[in-house]
Amino acid sequence: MTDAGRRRGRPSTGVREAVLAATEAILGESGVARLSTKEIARRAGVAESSIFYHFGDRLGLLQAVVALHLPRFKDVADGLVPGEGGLRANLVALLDGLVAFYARVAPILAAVQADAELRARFADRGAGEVIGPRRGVAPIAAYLAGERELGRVRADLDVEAAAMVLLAVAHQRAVLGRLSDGPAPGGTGDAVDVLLAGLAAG
Amino acid sequence: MTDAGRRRGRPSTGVREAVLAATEAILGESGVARLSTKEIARRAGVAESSIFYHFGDRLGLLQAVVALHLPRFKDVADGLVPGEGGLRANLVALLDGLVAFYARVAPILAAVQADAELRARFADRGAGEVIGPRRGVAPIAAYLAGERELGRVRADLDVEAAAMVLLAVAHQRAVLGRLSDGPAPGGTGDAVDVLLAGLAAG
DNA sequence: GTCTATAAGTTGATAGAC
DNA sequence: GTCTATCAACTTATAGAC
Repeated sequence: MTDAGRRRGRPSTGVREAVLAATEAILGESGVARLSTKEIARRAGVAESSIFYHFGDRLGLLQAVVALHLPRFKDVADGLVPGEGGLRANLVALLDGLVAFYARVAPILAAVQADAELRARFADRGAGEVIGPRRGVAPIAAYLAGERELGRVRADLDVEAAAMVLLAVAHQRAVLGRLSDGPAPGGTGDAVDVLLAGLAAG
Repeated sequence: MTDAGRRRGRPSTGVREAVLAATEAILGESGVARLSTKEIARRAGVAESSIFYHFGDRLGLLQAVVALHLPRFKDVADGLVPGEGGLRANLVALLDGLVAFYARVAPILAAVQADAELRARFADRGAGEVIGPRRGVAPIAAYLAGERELGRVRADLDVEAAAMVLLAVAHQRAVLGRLSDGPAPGGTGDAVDVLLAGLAAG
């Protein structure tokens, strides 16, 4: 991006993008288990060899797909302003947004879990970032800290731990929805109510 | 099992068991992505064709592995007696046990997510059972209901929803541990503290 | 950058001897 | 029940024309 949005070298003809889109689509429908470069090429309407030209090898392609989704994580808490709106309504909206996000990312997350080679390539720079810590926790914890300062959340709350729990519930609901082809039992509201009031007796 | 623990037909020579164990081992180390009947046979020290004799096809084998793990789910809340021990200590122990359980089951769960054919075979009889509802929720909800009757848990708690949250946290921690080769950030205690006290201000 | 053609290896699965 | 031998189809990846 040195020159007004212009890339270096020859202009792309969209093959790279088509391959990425096709890979993601297959990943969502069928998973990594039977994912082949042949099927990707067929679906993207390109030559199989183009995949290797752009991504080096099969793993490079998968790596590119994962990398494509990492940055999107930071947007999950967007539009949440401490003090604005009801706390419960905010949390329900947040959780619904997180579930939708995880529904898109779950296939990729499953791919990383199910492919040791892919997992190995993401060993150092965290692959775990996609599911929880760092990237996902920070913005949610920041929102909760804001609510804590306003006194709408208990003063001694561990906001990072609370954010982790929210992410856990969202991920669970997304995976369940994928496995059983329908929303998970109970609503997001039920989970939020448990989280708000806690388990312990008054 | 009609005759004093004796099975019908010829006695097994352990090939079936060896194949199942090898499959599970590979699944844990490498995932479904590159799982082949050839490698399974090599690792189990049997002929590849024996796999097809016992399980019909590759999918039948995977199905058998999944089925092997479903029943184990009911033991997760064993040894938990409402009123005995501290509530917090009980929940921490439960959560630790759940994490350990999910750590074993996670590779299989990932396999179901990552293999559309396998997912399809478990569409009707719930595959989602492994991660949350029905099997997993019931015993935990029962324990919480017991504590609720004793007044150690708030009277209006939705015990099913609370059990789901506990399973979600356990699953998250297991997956994170797998992805980053180490325990997830924060302890199980932190999560339990959030769950006990809740988010809302006094 | 994208294609066609092709190579070498691996895949799931079957047949048939013991 | 378990093995060896074998197969056609598919796998990832490369070479070279355009």
